Amino acid sequence: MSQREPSSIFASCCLFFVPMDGLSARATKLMKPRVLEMGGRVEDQLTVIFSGDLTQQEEDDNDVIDLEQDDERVMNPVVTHLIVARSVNSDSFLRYLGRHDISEAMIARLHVVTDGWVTDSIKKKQRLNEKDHQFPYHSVASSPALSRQATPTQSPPPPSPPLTPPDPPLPLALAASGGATVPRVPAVKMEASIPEVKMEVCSAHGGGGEEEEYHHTRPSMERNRRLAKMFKQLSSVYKAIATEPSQDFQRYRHYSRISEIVSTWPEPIESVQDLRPLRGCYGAKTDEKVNEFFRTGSSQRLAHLLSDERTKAFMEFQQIWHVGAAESNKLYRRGLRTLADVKRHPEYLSTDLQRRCLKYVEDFQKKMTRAEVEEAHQQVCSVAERLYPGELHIVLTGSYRRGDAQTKDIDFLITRHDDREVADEVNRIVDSLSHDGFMTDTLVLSPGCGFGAKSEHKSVTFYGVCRPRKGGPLRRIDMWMQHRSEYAFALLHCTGSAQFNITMRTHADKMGLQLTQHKLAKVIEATGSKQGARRSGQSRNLTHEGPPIPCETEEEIFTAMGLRYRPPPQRFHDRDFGAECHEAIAHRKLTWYWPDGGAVDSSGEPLAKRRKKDDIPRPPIVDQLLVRQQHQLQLKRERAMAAGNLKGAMMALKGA
DNA sequence: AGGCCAATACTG
DNA sequence: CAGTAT
DNA sequence: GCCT
Repeated sequence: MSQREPSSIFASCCLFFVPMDGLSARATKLMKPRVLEMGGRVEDQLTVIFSGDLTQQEEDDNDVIDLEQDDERVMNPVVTHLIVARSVNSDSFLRYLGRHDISEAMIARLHVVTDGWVTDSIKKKQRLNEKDHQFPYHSVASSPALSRQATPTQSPPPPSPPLTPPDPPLPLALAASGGATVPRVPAVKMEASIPEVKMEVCSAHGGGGEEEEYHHTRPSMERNRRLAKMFKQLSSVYKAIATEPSQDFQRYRHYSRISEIVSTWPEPIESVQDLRPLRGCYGAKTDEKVNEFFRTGSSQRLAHLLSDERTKAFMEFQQIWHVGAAESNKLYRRGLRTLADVKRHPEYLSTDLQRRCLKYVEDFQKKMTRAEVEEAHQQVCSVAERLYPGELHIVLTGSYRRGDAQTKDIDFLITRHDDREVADEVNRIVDSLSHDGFMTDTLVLSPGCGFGAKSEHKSVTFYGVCRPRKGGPLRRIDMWMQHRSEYAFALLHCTGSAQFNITMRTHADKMGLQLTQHKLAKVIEATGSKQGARRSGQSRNLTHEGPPIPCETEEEIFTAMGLRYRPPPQRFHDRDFGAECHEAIAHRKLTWYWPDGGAVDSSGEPLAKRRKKDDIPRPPIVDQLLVRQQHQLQLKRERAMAAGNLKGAMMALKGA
C-alpha cells in the first residue's frame, strides 16, 4: 500500500467526491489537483445515464420523461473510491444514494471513505489503508447473503399461455370463413393491468430482503440482462458513430448480435466458459469484456465512449427521426452539442422532415403497452372495414407479434383477401384516420400505390405518426401493404427482429438463395462484391434461376431453407440459431437436401412438399418456444414480489 | 493484412 | 447519389 | 468486431 513515489500514490484510484456539506467545492479547489498529480483520477459523474439513447444528462425534474422506461443509471464503472465529508451523517448519505437510484449493493465493491483519507494520504505522501478511514453508512441489511436463497429464479415457471395472439391466418382462409372479415384481436388485457414496477435496482432496496445483486456474486437471469444491456449499449454507440462501412460498423454488428444472444440466453450464465463455445461471434475481445463485466459490472471502454463528448452529441442528435451518423457529424462540426442546441438552431438540420420530427423526440422515446397497440389495431381495422368491407386482412407485426411486453412503434401488414393488385387502399385508410384525428402525420409514403407500378412488386410503404389514446403520447406507426402472393415473405420480414432477418438472409445466401420481403429464389450468379455493393448503397445484381420458390406460410419459408420453424417469440439471433444454420448447410453439402437441379421442379411444386417424403430425422432441439415470455413474466413476478405488491404478483402468476 | 457486410424503399 | 429507414 |  505505501508508496514511496509521491506521483503514484493514487495510482489506479478513481475518486468521486460526494457533493454534500460543501465537499465538492473544497475537493475541486484543494484536493483534486493534488490527487491528479499523485497519479489518481477524479470523476465528476457517479452514474452514467443510458437508455438506448441519452436523455438529457442532468435532469432533476424528470416528471414526464420516461418514468417506466428502460432508461437506467449504471454506476460509473471507473470509480473506485467514494469520498464523503466527515460531517455528513449516514442517514443523509443513504438518502443521497436513494435520490440517485443507487443501492448499497451497487457500491459494495467501492471504498467509501472520509475526506480525511485523501488529505492524510496527501500529507503523509502514501496511500493510507482505506479500512482506517471508512465512512460508516451501512443501514439495515449490511449482513447480506442470508436473506435469500442462492438460486433466485429457479422456481420452475408454470406453463403460460402465449402473450401473443394466435398467428395471423392466411388471408384467404379468413375470407372463406364468411362474414367476419376484419379479424378482431382477442381482448388480452392481461399485461396491461400489471403495473410496471420500476427498475429492479430500486426495488432491491425498497423491498425487504436484500439481494446483493452485483455481477461478480452469483449468476442470475438479472445478471444476464445486465450483460446483454452492456453489449446493447456498445452496439448502439458504435452504430451511432459509424459513418461508413468501417471498423465501427463491424463492431456495431458484432455487439448487436452478441447482445441478442445474451439477452435470450435461456439460463443464468455461470461464467465465461459458457459463452466460449460460441464460435464465430465470440473472440478474444468479447471474452475480455465479459470478464471485465464479471469483475466490475461494466466496461471501461463503454464508460469512456458514453462520456465522450462527440459520442454523447451523436446519441442525442439521433433521437431525431431521420437523423443518423452523417447528419450528426454535420451538426457536430458546426458546433452543436446537444438536442437543445439543435432545437435552438433548426436551420442547421438539412431537411424539413428532420425539422418536423424535432417535436416528436420526447414522445418517440416512450414505450407503450400491448394494450395500446391493440387499441390502435382496432381503430385501423374499423376504418378499413368501413372503407373496404370484407376485403382486407390486417395484422400486427413487429415486436408486438414477437411478444414483447412493451413496444416503441406499431407495425401493420395489410393484404387483400383476394388476388387483386394493391391499389390506393393505404392512402384512403390513412386519409380517413387523419380525418378522425388518429393519424397526425405522414413521414414516408410510397408514391406508386400500384398505379405507377414502377417497381415490379406491388407494395405500399407508409411510415407515420398517430395518437392511439386521447391525450396520450404520439406514436410511430408503420403500415406495409403487399400482394397476397407475397404475404408470407412480408410477414416474416416485418416481424423481425432485425438481427434475425439478417441472419436468415445471410443463411439464404450461403444456401445459394436470396430471401427478401417479396420472395425466396435460387441464385445462379452474382455480379459485384457485397462490399462494393454496400459501399455504393446498391444491392448486388443477382440472377435467379427459375421462378421464386412459392411459400404460402412462414413455415414453408423455414422449411425451404432447411431450418426448423420458429414462432415469432423465438425470432432472435440466439446461440442455437447459428448452429442450426450451420447444420442446414452441412446437410446441403451431403446433397440430401439440395439435390442439384434447383429448388422447384418443373411442375412448380413447392420444395417444402417434396421434402416431406424423404424427411431425414434431425436431432430435436430443446423447445424454447416460450422462453422469452416466461422470462418476462418471471421478471414481473420478481419485481412485484420485491415491491411487496401481492396483487401484482398474483396477476403475473395468473397470467403464467 | 485484408475480407466480411441483408435486402429493399423513400427523401432531397 | 448519399443518407436514413425498415 | 471475427475469421482466414
